[in-house]
Amino acid sequence: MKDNHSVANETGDKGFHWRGRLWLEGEEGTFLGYGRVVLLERIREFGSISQAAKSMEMSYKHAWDLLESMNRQAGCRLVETCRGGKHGGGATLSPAGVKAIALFRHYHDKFKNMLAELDQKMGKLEWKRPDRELPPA
Amino acid sequence: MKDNHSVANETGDKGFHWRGRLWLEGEEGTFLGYGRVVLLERIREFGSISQAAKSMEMSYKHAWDLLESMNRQAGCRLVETCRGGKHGGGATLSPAGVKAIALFRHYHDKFKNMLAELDQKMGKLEWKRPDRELPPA
DNA sequence: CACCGATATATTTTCTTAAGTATATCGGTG
DNA sequence: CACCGATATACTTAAGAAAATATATCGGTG
Repeated sequence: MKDNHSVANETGDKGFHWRGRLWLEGEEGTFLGYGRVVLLERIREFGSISQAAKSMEMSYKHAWDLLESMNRQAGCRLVETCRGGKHGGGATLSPAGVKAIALFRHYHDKFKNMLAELDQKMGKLEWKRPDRELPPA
Repeated sequence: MKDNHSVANETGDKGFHWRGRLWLEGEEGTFLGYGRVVLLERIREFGSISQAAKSMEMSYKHAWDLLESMNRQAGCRLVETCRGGKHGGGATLSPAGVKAIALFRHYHDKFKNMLAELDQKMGKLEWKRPDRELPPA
């Protein structure tokens, strides 16, 4: 199973466990999701969209499309880019981009904690085959 | 945007809102998710896999694949089927199927409540463009 | 015993989405 | 002023998932 940006609770046992996914939704669908925010974080780390995309094994085009979607919905640029120059160009986060990361991470952390609660409530393995729920009369 | 089985909080305003998705994961990926459980509920309602699939605008094959996946992971049948007979055949939930619905719905309700808390914490629209975060010196 | 409506299963087609490829552009630097 | 590495954008290709199609099977019923 590929990384689908879900949040898991690693309990170690072989049973089932709850997973979940969280995103902030706007007019055109997802505004901020896990993958988008990691992309922003990688851009902050590398100072480059192409390097960030490569580090996530994502095509530049896909990364650029995601950034466009975020910019449109935010109403401002989350990433400032420049072409040419010293290293051929580059990208840095705008204040809005920094804020977007902080916002999502804040709620995503809460989300992870909530999922952990779910797993605690369920215990190790709530699922058991009810083989003979009704004993034969 | 098509139904992606996510849970939303309808706040009425035009801003962003948190959405999420919850599923119970097993060895081969999803064991119980929203769509799968609705499928079980529809089978209980109609007494037929094909009718249930049609009511969800889902192909019979897709429904059948989902049921197979659930049966495999559960280690028992969630749906009892019969071919031929009075109405050509039919399907009913096994005790395990009934239990699966109850299990998922129980935690899914908790999940919905948790997402509502997230939205409450965020308020109407936490996202604002930090146009001039740093005033010009 | 042919018919019906459903399960069961394989095969093919379509659709969507992501990846891949190509190219133009920018602007410091040697 | 050619080169480089990055942004920016269009176009083509490939992969994966879902749908559509086809067919075999079952067993009670008229």
